[in-house]
Order: sequence, then structure tokens, then C-alpha cells
Amino acid sequence: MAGDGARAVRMGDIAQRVGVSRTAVSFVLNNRDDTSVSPATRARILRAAEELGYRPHAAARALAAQRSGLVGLVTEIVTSPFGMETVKGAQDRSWREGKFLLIAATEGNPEFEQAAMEKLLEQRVEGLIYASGSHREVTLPPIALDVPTILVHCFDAHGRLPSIVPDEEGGGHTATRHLIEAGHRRIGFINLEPDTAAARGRLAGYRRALTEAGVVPEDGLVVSVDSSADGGYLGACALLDLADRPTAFFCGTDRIAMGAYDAIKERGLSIPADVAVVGFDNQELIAAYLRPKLTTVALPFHEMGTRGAEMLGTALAAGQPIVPGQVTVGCPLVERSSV
Amino acid sequence: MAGDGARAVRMGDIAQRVGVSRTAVSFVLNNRDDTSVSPATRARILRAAEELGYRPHAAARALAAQRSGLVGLVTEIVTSPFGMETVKGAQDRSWREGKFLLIAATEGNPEFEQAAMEKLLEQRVEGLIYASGSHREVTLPPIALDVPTILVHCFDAHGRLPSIVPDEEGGGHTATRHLIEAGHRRIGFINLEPDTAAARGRLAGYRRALTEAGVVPEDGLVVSVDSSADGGYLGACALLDLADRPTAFFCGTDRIAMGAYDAIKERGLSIPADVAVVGFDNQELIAAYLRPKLTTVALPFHEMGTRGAEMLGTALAAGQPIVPGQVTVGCPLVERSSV
DNA sequence: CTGTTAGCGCCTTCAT
DNA sequence: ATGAAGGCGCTAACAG
Repeated sequence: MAGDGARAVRMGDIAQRVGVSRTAVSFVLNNRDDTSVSPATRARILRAAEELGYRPHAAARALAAQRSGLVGLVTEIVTSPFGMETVKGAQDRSWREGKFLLIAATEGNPEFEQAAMEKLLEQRVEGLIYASGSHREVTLPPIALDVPTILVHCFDAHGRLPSIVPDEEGGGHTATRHLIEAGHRRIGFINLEPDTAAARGRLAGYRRALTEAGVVPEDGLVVSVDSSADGGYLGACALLDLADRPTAFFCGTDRIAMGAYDAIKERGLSIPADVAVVGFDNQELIAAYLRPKLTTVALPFHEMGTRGAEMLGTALAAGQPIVPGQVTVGCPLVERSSV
Repeated sequence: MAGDGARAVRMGDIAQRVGVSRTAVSFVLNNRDDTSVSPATRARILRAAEELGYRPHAAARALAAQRSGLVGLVTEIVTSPFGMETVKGAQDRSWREGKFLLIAATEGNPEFEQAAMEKLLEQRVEGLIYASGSHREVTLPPIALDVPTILVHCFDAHGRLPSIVPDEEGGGHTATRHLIEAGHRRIGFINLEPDTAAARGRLAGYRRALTEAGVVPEDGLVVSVDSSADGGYLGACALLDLADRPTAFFCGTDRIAMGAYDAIKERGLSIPADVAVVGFDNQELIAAYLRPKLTTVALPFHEMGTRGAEMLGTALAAGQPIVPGQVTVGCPLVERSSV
């Protein structure tokens, strides 16, 4: 099962076979333009490399070049229902930049997080991406300052590290406005736990959209529940039992929407005819499988990952520091059948 | 933001500071027992390393030791609704073995898959884990034979590579038997696409459980649908409209169960009083949020990942070849409230 | 345009 | 019990 036995082929082997110096080989294999090798020998070198089955030795290259070509991603995201998309985005972008992404799944344990970063630094990653499962404030171990670091879906408590976060307020606005454009005026908002960046932003967006449309936000139409189907069910019940019930719900998360669906159907009401619903998060597993399929606002995980890797990449390529500050990326509407 | 400026501290620095040779430092830092350093200097070395903030250089070590300490995981799993748990399991185990797991997310594209493996081999990974999102037959590019490789959640078309798969048949048996023990005799089975290892195994388990309990399996109680909520809804409707309708459903996937819930509720029936339901897959996002919460059979992703890394690890530690063949790991019942 | 010469940071056999 | 010397595979100045 293992192809050892024969020693791996090195640059020297191909140099010898072609009858040139190792330098020449190195130059063409890394196709650098700052030196010249005759096209003829160049071709011979390439062919020899191919024939011999040459495979570069990353560690040797890293050691000599003082550049690992590695980028680290530390995240708790694996435990979270969200955001493998973030990892995917970061990986896509990194590969395109010729970097290899080292992923450390931390389970959110700070102790382990620190250990993971230490390991990553031993691999001499050139930069670090830290992605969290929920939009919140974080404080990284000081070791994170040893290398350019960017935060994704979270922000630095001390404001020192650059970060990329979703535009929650814009998302809330988009969702609400979509409902307004569908003709709704009484829009209930079943929000998630209020002490979060997500809840605050989405609420603000909801209010702004209403106000812009000339309808004054009523506190009575807003409830906060825990972000679960049960929470959504309860919240929807409360709003549905109002004398003048809303004709639409904006749900703070797709899970909440899942529960709201139950409450609505239980009353013999239909979606979207009697009550329209829009969610938030665009969790495929839920949104695309609810009946009817849920119209929702997407958290731009893939793009956040992409942007993170990209900003890191350009910073590394240029000089050093990432442009500091916080960049926010939009939350697009994903239309399905619940409005 | 970046801690360059001062050159990184090397073994030589600490050797010089303590007044010993680099060899001594190397020995204590790798705490090897095959050589001896006086406990006193040993302590001094350790302290100096600490004070200087020494950080081993993985690439240098890999180059000199001819051993990267890296293991590769290539998977399409990120796109799949399942199995980040597999990644987590493999990572946990690898770290405990002192190996670093390099993850390559391939999106299932074979071309990219090959490129990813090539990159992994350039990093000189000592072994490869290949994890698929669905239980199926795969054929890896020949390059996978260059290094010990193990398949997770899939099996080799040519039977050459060792693999780890879930016990689908056992899972189907467990689910059905659970229903039987709850007193059900007429159990409908809404299975997923029939041309899959999952569907075949689960069906076989269903039949065996029935037979063992003395009830003869009726083909009329088994339907196949696509693995979605819509499919589940349709399948459940068909079975529910039977003259002598089943009192329980075994659903081939949780998504199917999601749709079955709708069909059941739509008829004013209640779960589990009128109709009990058990799913398969244990997709947290669905199973734990359905109302009532879904009792289901779990695919042992975490354990499969763990076992994969473990088998690879012991193989690498010992001589070379992984013990060949296919190991199957059990699918445990996760009881919630739908039975 | 091509080759020579040093290392990169660490491990390891062999002498002391 | 400890240290000296050589090499892992590759890159990058600098000469030729």
C-alpha cells in the first residue's frame, strides 16, 4: 500500500539527468522570470521532472525560502450549526493564492484554542484567520499578535484586530422591506436573544424599514425568544393571538421560523396566503426543506471566508499589516415560497 | 500587528545560553530516553527554552527527521449536510497522536480531488483519510496508493483500500425493533433512493427485525422516495391513506421524517400517540428541533473519523500497512419524543 | 545565460 | 554522559 522502497526523486536527480545545475532546475520549476534558461533546456527539465515523477518537498522549500505557504484557520465553527461555508470560502481563496489552509477546530475551548494557535505557529503559518460560530466580541490569546490575524464573524474586544462581520442591520432591513413590498403593514418580529449583535442589528433594520415605509414600529409586535423551534412556536402563538394579528412574521432565525410554521399551521392558517414568513440565516437544512420553503436572509458565510483569506493574502503579498478596521458584508435575500 | 523584527529563537540560542551543545537541547526538548542529560542541565535547558520563547520549527524538524507529522484528510463532506463530525473526530484523534491534520475540502470534484491529494503529498503527509458524504463505492486516483490510505463512509471499488463504514443494516434493525418494543406491529417504512448502500442496508434491517418479532414484512408498507421533506410527505400520505394504516413510521432519513410529520399533522393525527416516528441520520438541526423532537438512529460520524485516524495512526506507528478489510461501526438509537 | 556556494533549523550517527 | 560533524531538499546570493 505504500510507495516507499525507492528514495523520492529530488531536484538533483533531474538536474543530473538533464545535465544542468540544480539552480537551473529550481528556476524553471518555480518558473521565475528574473533569470533565464534557454527554452530548450527548460523543456528538457520539465519533461525530466514529469518522467521521474518529481514531487516538490514542501518542508524543504519552506525551510530554504523562509516562507511556509501556510495559513491557519482556527474556528469553533465545526460545532456550530453554521458556517462550514466559511471554511470552504477561506480554503477556496487560499488555494487560489497558492497557500495551504491549515484548519484547527477548537470546539470553542479557549485553552485548546491557545494550544491550536501554538501548533499553527510551529508550522510557521504566515497568517491566521479566526472564525467564530456566532457574531460576537472575542478576545484572542496574545500569541495571535505574532502573525497577521483577521477575525471573521466576530470582532476584537480591544479593537486591535481587523475583522469581517455580516451586516445584520442591513439584513433586518432587507427582510422587513421585502415583506412591506409584498403589501404587509402589520409585521411581527420574533427576535432571538436580545443580548447579541445579531438581535440588535436585525431589530434596528426592522425598525428602519418600517419607518421608511411610513409605518410606526409597535413594540407590541416584537417578541424575543430563544433561538429554537420551541421559542419560535411560543413567540408566534403570542403574536397570532393578538386581537389584530400580524399578517407577516419576520423571524430572527430560521429555527424560530420553523416553530412559527407550526403555530401558524396549527391554527389552520396557511403560508403565505394568511401569514407570510421570512427567516434569517438561510440554513439550507431547514429553509430549503420546510413546507413551503422558507424565504430568508442569508448570512454570507462563504463570502466572509473568502474575504478573510483575500485580505490576509493581499496583506501578506504586499508588506505586512492588514488594513485595520471592520468590514461588513451584506446579507442577501434568498427568495423561496413563504412570502 | 506582526511580531517579526527579531529573528526567531533557535535551538542554538538556547544551547549557547545554557552553555551546552545543540544536541543536548534537542534531546531534552524531544525528551528522549535513549540518551542521558543530567537532570540539572535538563531543567536549565527547559527553563531557558521557556524564557527565550522557543518555538520549534516544524518544517526544519520534518526535513531533518524525514517525518512530517502530518496526516491528510480529503473530503467532500463540507458540502454535504453531514459529517463535519467526521472531520472533528479525525482531528481529535490525530492531535492526540501528535499529528497535525491537513484538511482538503474537495467539493466532490474528482479533478480537484486529485490536485488536493497531490498538494497533500507535497506536504509529505504520512497517511491519508478519505471521507465521503454519502455511503457509497468510490475509486480514488492511483496517487492515493503512494501512502497509507483509509476510506471513511465509503469503500474501494477495487477492494484494495481498507475502509470504515456504518452498520446500516444494524441501524435499520435497531430503529424497527425500537418501534416493535413500543408495541407496534404495522410499521411503515419510508425509505430513501433504493440504489444506495444506505437504503439496502436499512431495508434489510427493517425486514430482519420484523421477522424476528414474528411479523411478516409486507411490501405494501414500504415505499421509496427521494430523501427530502417533500418525499417524506408524499410517502407518508400514501401509507396514511391505506385502509389499514400503519401505527408507526420508520423513515429512511430525518429529512423524510420531517415531511412525514407534516402529513401526519395535516390529518389531525398526533405524534407519537396516533403515529410513532423514528428517523435515521440524527441530523441535529432537524431531529432536535422538530416538534415533537425526533427519535432517530445516528450515523456514527464522529466515531468513524476517530477510528479512521486511529487505525492510520497505529499503522504508521508500527510498520506500515493498515490492516486491510472493512470495519463497520454501529448506529446507535437516539431517543427523543416521537415514539 | 549558467553554475558555485552557502545556508535555512533541526536530527542523528559516531566519537569523546 | 556529552559534543562535533554531516546532511535532509531546497532557495538565493553572487560569480563566471
